[in-house]
Amino acid sequence: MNTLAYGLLGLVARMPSSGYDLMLQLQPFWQAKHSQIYPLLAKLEQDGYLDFTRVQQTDRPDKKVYSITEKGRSTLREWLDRPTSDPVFRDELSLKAYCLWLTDRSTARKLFEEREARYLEHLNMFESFLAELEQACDGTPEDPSTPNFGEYILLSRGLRSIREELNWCRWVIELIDKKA
Amino acid sequence: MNTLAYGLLGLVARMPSSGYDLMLQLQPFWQAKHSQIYPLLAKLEQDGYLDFTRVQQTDRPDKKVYSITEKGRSTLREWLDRPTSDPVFRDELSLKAYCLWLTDRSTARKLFEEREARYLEHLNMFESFLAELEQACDGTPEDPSTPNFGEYILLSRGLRSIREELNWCRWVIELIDKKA
DNA sequence: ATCCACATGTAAGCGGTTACATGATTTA
DNA sequence: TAAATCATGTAACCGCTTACATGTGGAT
Repeated sequence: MNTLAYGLLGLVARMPSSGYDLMLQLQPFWQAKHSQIYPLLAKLEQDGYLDFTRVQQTDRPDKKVYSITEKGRSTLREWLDRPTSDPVFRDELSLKAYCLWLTDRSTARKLFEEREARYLEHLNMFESFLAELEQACDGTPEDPSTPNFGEYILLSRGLRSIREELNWCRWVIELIDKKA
Repeated sequence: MNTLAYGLLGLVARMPSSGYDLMLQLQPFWQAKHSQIYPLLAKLEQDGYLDFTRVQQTDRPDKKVYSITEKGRSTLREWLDRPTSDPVFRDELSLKAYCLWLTDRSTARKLFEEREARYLEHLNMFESFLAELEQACDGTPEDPSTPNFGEYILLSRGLRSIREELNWCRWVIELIDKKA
């Protein structure tokens, strides 16, 4: 049982889903490819944490829809009480920042302009996710006993983070320009 | 040449350092253990990106001090011009957030209180790093053509990020309390 | 006497990415 | 007819972590 396994159990506990669906739901908060998810789901099913039923679709390929078992649900609850690992953050841009003095201003500037553009895309994505969520539950889901609360605070965190990163990029670009 | 390799070259380019020293310098921005760094430094030396000299110390064990070669420096400059990978962020707390509805308020609350405490430690660390840097160069190093600039903007980013994460934790705790 | 910081290495195993593989249906 | 989305899988490889291994010198 690694962290991704708990993550998958947690998503399935909210709503039975296919592997493909879980991959999409997980992407914004935990980057994992289908090649990692499918074998892990199979293992979780074999070990009795998940069930699945094969669902036939006419317009699309058939899919395996997983549901959580009682064993899975109690495993999740125990996990919540155990110590939480520190987050891992790795950004190539950080390492490049150390080398800015080796290059010219335009190269340096480009690094942060490109990152700014990337963050703007993410910002739009998260904002529409949040709008969707607020529409889905008539207002803001501020009740911690509902499944939507988790999604709500995570989207809020994502937005805060992206906005601050955008501010940082713009601040750096200004500094680069100031001395030009 | 993976990302960590460029990171090591970048640090050595600023100042010749030992593997142990590089590990410490790198920690705040790229988590890497000595078991990964030492073999990589040896490989970079074999491939001609780095040189090293054995430095004898009386009060401490001897060390290998690495310096960058011309080949290493030009490799770094080329790297700066190539596309930058997206950052990777993985936090077990995000996955636990999805499961808050499965547990009681006190368990939920504890998750964010513990994280808040962790961020406060980081905040102190980054603040003292920044104070050190400002002392080392008489004021704020806002000139992008100096090696200190990179460190300055990275520390600034770290502080922004930690402060925003702290705000988020407190906001979540308030929400949890509000409905209690 | 014990623990911590400094200092460098190797080996095993896990987690994650990239690539290989297949195939249906819809949209441009 | 080419590309994109949906859908599921395997295999090889790389990057990172954990554990094993060794040794010095200073502080408590």
